[in-house]
Amino acid sequence: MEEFVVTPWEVRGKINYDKLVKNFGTKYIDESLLQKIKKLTGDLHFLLRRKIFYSHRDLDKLLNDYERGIPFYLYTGRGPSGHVHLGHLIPWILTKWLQDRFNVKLLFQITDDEKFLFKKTLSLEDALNYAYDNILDIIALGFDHRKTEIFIDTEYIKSLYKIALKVAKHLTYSTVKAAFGFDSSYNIGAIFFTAIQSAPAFIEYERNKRLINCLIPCAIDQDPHFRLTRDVAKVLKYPKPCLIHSKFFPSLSGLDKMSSSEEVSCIYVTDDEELVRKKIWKAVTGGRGTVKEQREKGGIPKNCSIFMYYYYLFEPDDNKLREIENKCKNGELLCGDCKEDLILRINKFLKEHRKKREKAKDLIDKYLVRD
RNA sequence: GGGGGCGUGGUGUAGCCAGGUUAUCAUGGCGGGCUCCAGACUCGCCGACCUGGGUUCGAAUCCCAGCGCCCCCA
Repeated sequence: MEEFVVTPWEVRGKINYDKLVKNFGTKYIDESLLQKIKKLTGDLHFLLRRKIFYSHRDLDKLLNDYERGIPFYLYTGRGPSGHVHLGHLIPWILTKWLQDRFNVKLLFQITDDEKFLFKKTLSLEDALNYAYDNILDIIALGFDHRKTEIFIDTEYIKSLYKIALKVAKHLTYSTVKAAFGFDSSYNIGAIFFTAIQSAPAFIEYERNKRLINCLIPCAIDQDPHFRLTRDVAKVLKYPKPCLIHSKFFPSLSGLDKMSSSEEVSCIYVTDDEELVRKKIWKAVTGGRGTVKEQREKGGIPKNCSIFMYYYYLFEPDDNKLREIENKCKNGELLCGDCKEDLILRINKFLKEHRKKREKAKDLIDKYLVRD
């Protein structure tokens, strides 16, 4: 079997999520933890119910603290190397839900510096342009502007730099090399960068000078950064940030091909209706060779990228999702029809998103903070 | 500052030393066949020699310069 790779800069192969929990040393979000969240929020978001967010660090501790009156804030981010696709929305959707349910502040870091340093062909100017482009998508998701600060690293560096320095002083090249797999050919900006990504995890504590926890919802590939962040937190006498990790949104070109930012294997929020139709129509399914065979044996939803789209985003209702799954398995639902239905749902979603995105252009100043 | 390596389709590469048809292979993209779709399979297509000089009948290949990237030493 092909080996899989998960780092903040590369995700490929057929990912074994259990192995990640083991190798990274994180914990599963188990039933008792889910019940605890439900107790505090009143319900559970489907991304939690369905174990799409499946792993964590110290979420239990953070919730216990919360019950005892110790507040927390949310911190997540985006590396602006291109347009936003549907997969990027997963952590942000849960982040919004958490913001709403817990009524907490959110820091949203846009790492244009990172993408500039790590993407060979990306200029700093282009990264900044994508930053502003991507911010519209973030705002479109409906975060509460009174409790949300979005910042672009190159425009907010003064506020981040002192903390980043404190972090950097306690990270050696060997540590960073081991955490990220760097070799001698990496530029020195890349080596330093993780310190910048650590800063927002401590910034609220620095500002308030009183105990406040930080919760970071992110895809699990970002965990190596925050492992280092947590390590230095001890030394710097900061609270360790807590994390919840999501799985990756499946690729349309096959579930074991996770090169998710290939043009045709994902849907960009900027894709028009025809392009969505074309991409979904080309997507890999769990269907059988012929109608006859499909009717007799049924499809295999767990191998189907289309079903995964329902599962991850486009059918929040568990009963309705189960209905789709059953109809597929018993041969009642054919892939063509299933695709048509999904195309309608995606295009409906994107149409709404585009409207909100347009409106977001007038709202940027309410969210964006600069030095 | 010194020494060395490298630059070929979107990506990864072969070819370079010993210059010579239409530049290799894989992956990707596009189109067709087969499929309810897609995949698999199958047929076809698309797409590259860093730049500028020089040598030569002829340069990806040899020489010079430039640009860019990388490694080692200081």
